[in-house]
Formats: sequence, structure tokens, C-alpha cells
Amino acid sequence: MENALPACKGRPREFCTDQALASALRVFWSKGYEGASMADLTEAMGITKPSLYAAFGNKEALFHKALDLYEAEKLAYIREALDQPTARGVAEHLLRGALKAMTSQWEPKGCLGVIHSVACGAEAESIKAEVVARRASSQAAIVGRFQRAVDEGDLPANIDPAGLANLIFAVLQGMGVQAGSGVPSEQLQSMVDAALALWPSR
Amino acid sequence: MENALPACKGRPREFCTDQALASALRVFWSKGYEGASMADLTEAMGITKPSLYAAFGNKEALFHKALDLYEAEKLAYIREALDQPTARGVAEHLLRGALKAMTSQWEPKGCLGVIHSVACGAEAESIKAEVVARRASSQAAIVGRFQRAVDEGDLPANIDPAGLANLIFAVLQGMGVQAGSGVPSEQLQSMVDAALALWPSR
DNA sequence: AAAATTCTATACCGAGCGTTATGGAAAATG
DNA sequence: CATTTTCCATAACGCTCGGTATAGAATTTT
Repeated sequence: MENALPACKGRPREFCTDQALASALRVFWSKGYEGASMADLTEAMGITKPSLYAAFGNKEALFHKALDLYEAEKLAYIREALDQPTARGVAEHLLRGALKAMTSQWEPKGCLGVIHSVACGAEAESIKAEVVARRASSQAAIVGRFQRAVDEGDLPANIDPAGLANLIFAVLQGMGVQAGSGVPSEQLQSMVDAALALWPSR
Repeated sequence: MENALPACKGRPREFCTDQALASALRVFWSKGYEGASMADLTEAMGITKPSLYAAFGNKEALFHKALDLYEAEKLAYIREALDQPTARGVAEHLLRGALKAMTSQWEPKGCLGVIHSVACGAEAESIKAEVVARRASSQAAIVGRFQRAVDEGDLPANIDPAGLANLIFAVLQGMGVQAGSGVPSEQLQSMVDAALALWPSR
């Protein structure tokens, strides 16, 4: 049933689904799931409502595909951070990667995950749960990475890996809140510098 | 025109406006401005819609009064923090006060300000602007307090007061995001401990 | 060329939103 | 006790929402 083969009968689609999905992502990213109306989405995507429903199912399915795209393209820095050789490198890559992702000139400011982690209407309940679950898995990976750093002596033995991972995620989320509410990127830059200056050395 | 004198003609109001406002605050706090429908509000407040409009004006005016109440009652720890003798005391009071305020057993989890700082629909645009402005003024006060600490030698001279204030506010906001999305308070407690362990000593 | 299939576009649907008008009951004033 | 004022309750208004049915245009395969 999936459009596995583009060589199908009938009139072919007149728009690029990937491009339309990218446009939808930008709408969700800047307005949130509930704040993004179907009219907003179709206008940004350049298609009509029936085309959207035929191509993506419904609003929630469209959001899920946009979320996958976001995680694959905009959250790559989290996966890269896990590969850094030192715990400080992990933290630095997380902070600087998040800063870049949240303050791009061509993309909406802020973080799609943060927007949907805070409570809104009842219709977005399952979406919030999904976003929160994805963040929890990322956070668990960071906890494991910091635990390894403690075991290897890369981090002082007296620090709590879970607490530290929780803290750095809180900083990332706070950065998302601030970036999404108009705080200029220079201010966020100084925040990142302050955070790295405080990082437990040696 | 204000109900300055309770000794007025006609039938008196049958409900307590303060109590109703407190109930409305809890609804806004847990569902957000847009997520809180008039039906949600009137049910929680125990009054009907015309009574609400007669007593508070409209939904936005009700929110503003609830926001004032929130700031006066639940954000007292921020004003108290400014009076702490040391910068570390300020930070500790902020972090522990926020943790207590955001994880109370009898109140909604999370932070009313954070909820409305992230983008949602267009109707909440002015509300977001108001909340963001109030936070900015609090943040500016913390910057000034940290600057004083640097001048007094309470903080190392090489640190940036604005960056540090921005960082601690990001932690508070991240705490709000996490508390509002189900992270248990013990985990947030360990995050606070980790943050204070990293605080620039001496 | 003809038939079949899938596209796009317009209009509509039921539901929920914030808000307000209408009516009747209740309490204070004179 | 009568009047007046303000309350409460029901219902309706205009609007937007997500989602869909219908119909016509366009491009494929047979």
C-alpha cells in the first residue's frame, strides 16, 4: 500500500512530498501542533487539504513524519555528541549543537521537542507523550555515556551521572524556551560559555 | 465602577472571587491559556459563564489576574533569592525554591511562565509577550545581583554575570519543562544538587 | 484514441470555541 | 411590602477547527 514504486498507474503527484513535509515541519516548529491549523499547513506546503490527507493521512500522522524528519536532520548533534571521546566533549557538542540548531537563520527559533513537552490542549496529549518518551531515551543514552566517563576516570568519581545528564538536558531545554521566546543568539552563546566554564574539569 | 464597597445595593455575589481566581490559576497552570477552555474554567471555579464574565471581564483579563496571583504567591522565592547574602545563596534559593514551587503535591507540576513562553496559537501572542517580559525583568534583577557579587569579590572576576544568570534561568526553565512533563521530583532534586555542585566556589 | 485512474479544487459537515443576549429567581434598599 | 438591582441558568450566536464528499481536470496504461 505504500508508494514503494513511483511507476504507478494514473496521474502522478504534482508536488514533492519531502519538500511539503519540510514545510510542514517548519510550521509545527514555529507554532506547535495545536497552534498549527490545517490552513496554516496547506498554505505553507503549497497544497490543498485533500492532497494533504491523501499524501499523509491526517494531521497527527503528518506531525509524526515531521517529527521523524526533525529528529533525523536537526537532532543529529545528539548522536554525534555520544561519540565524543571525553565527557566534556559530549557536553560541549550538545551545547554548541543545540545552540546552532535552535538559532538557525533559516529555520524557526527554538526546539520542536520543548514546544510539545509543555502541556497544552487534550488533543496533543499523545503527541506530548511521544515527544517526552523520545527525549527520555536520548537522556538515558547521555546518562550511560557519563557513567562510562566516571568509570573511566574521565569525570570525578563523586559526581552523579544521572544528575549531570539531567542538568545538561535542562540547560538545553531552557535554551529552547529562550530561543523560542526571542532571546538573541548572542545571549544564548554567553550562556553556553558560562555552562562550559563551570563544567567539572579533569 | 470597581467593587470598592461591598455594601452595595442588590443581591451580593454568591462565590468568593479570590477562591475562584485561585481555581482558574490551577487550570491555566496545568493546561495553558489556549488549552484551558471556558468550560474547564467554569467547572473548576464552580460558577457559570455569565458569572465569570461579570466578575473578571473575559478570558484574557482572567488570565492576567491569575498571572498576578501566581507571581505574588508562587514566585516569592525569586524576590527572596535576591536578598540572599552570597551569590551562591542566591543560586541555591532560586534552584530549591523553583523545585519546591514546581513539584508541589497540591498544585500542578511545572511552571506557568514556561508554559506560556513557548509558542502556540496566535490568540496567545500577547500573553506570551507579557510573560516573556516579566521573566526578562526578573532575569535582569539576577544579572544585577551577580554583577554586584563580582564587584564585591563574592564571585570570581573572570565570570560573566549575564551569562551566569542566563544559565541559571535556563536551568529553571528546563526544570519547568521536565516537571511539567512528568519527570519525578527526585530526579529534579538530583539535578539541583548537580547544579549546586558545579557552582563556582569561593 | 479510449479507458482507467488519480490528481486538484470547492464546498460542506459536525463539533467545539469564546462570547453574549434573554429570563426568571433572590436579596438588599426604600 | 414593593421596587430595584444583581445574581444565576439556559440557549443561542458567529466563528474556526479537523476532516471529507463531490466533481472536474489531467496523465497514465491498454
